Amino acid sequence: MVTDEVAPYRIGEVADRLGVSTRTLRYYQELDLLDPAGQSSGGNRRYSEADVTRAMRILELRNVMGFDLERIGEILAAEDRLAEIRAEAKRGVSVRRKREIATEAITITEHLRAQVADKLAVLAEFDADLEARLGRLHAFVDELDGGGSTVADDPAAAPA
Amino acid sequence: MVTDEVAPYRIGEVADRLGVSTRTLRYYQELDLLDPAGQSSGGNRRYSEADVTRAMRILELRNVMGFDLERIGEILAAEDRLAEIRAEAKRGVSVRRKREIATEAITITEHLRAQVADKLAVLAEFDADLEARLGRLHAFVDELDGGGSTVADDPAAAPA
DNA sequence: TCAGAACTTGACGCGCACGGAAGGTTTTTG
DNA sequence: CAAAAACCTTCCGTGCGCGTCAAGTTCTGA
Repeated sequence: MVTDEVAPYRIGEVADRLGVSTRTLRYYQELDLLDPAGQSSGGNRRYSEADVTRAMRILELRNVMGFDLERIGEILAAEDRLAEIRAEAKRGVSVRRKREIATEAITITEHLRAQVADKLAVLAEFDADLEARLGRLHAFVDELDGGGSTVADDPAAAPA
Repeated sequence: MVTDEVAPYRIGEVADRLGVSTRTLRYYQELDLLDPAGQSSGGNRRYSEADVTRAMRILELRNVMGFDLERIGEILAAEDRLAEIRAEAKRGVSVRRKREIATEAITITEHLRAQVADKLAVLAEFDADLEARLGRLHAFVDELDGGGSTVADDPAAAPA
């Protein structure tokens, strides 16, 4: 299946674009996270644009959410099943089955979103803390510059 | 140095409180990230409230920001130097030196905050994406419930 | 006081997410 | 039509962040 038309990218190009190694892309394939859409007549991997998007998705889940590759696989698998029933909507898939899968996708997505919300909250708090720290630090250096002998200090918070 | 008064917590208590193993706490000590404030007469570790706070800080930087322990060490080290000059502010530390260290702390903190801002932005985008997905999914199941034979579908986005 | 729970210092082991070399094939390029 | 660059599979190696004994010591509670 020489699918060069729809899968134009070589593994090295994709790796460069995403800032990862070719080894990483092959590893993701081993774990069934990313199966290149095609291959050359000689057997070289050929990635489609959708593959690249999927790889970016994987890296985002890894870098931003800090998930391990197994969890990422679960998330992607749910989305894949959803996409499947969409593609096969025309054919005989019972409405009951569709609803089951869609409901499963909703559950997983909501769960995921809750985790994102958690992370957002913690990060916002962290950011506020850093901002406060910076305020104190700037006040400290202002103090040093202005009141030469005025020993009124209060840089980063005390013990706690 | 039996510092039980100011360092009342045993390693097991701290570990339980933070949801980590005692091994983890000892490991952080190996890496000079967390040195318990005191010890019992027999040599057992005794952690102060400040130690616990510091441990929580480490875990936050690990879990939320995904930093490795070396980077966390750098961040904490900068804050420690800052705290030192604050403690020794009364004694002879040149204003120039103070300003140097405070400026270094500002640089590091600002850098850290920029990374937090980055993460916040990416997470917000991710959240919006998930929200949109959920909207489509709900519309999909509504479609299934309502229009029994109405095959108008459009669940999760198409190819990309 | 004394059993048993909690702690100590070593040291080796392990899972994850790749890194990297070997030895060969495919693809590109001058 | 080479020669070089990129790719292939296979396999063992590695670094981080601990997990897990082992063998002894310290601490707590009855």
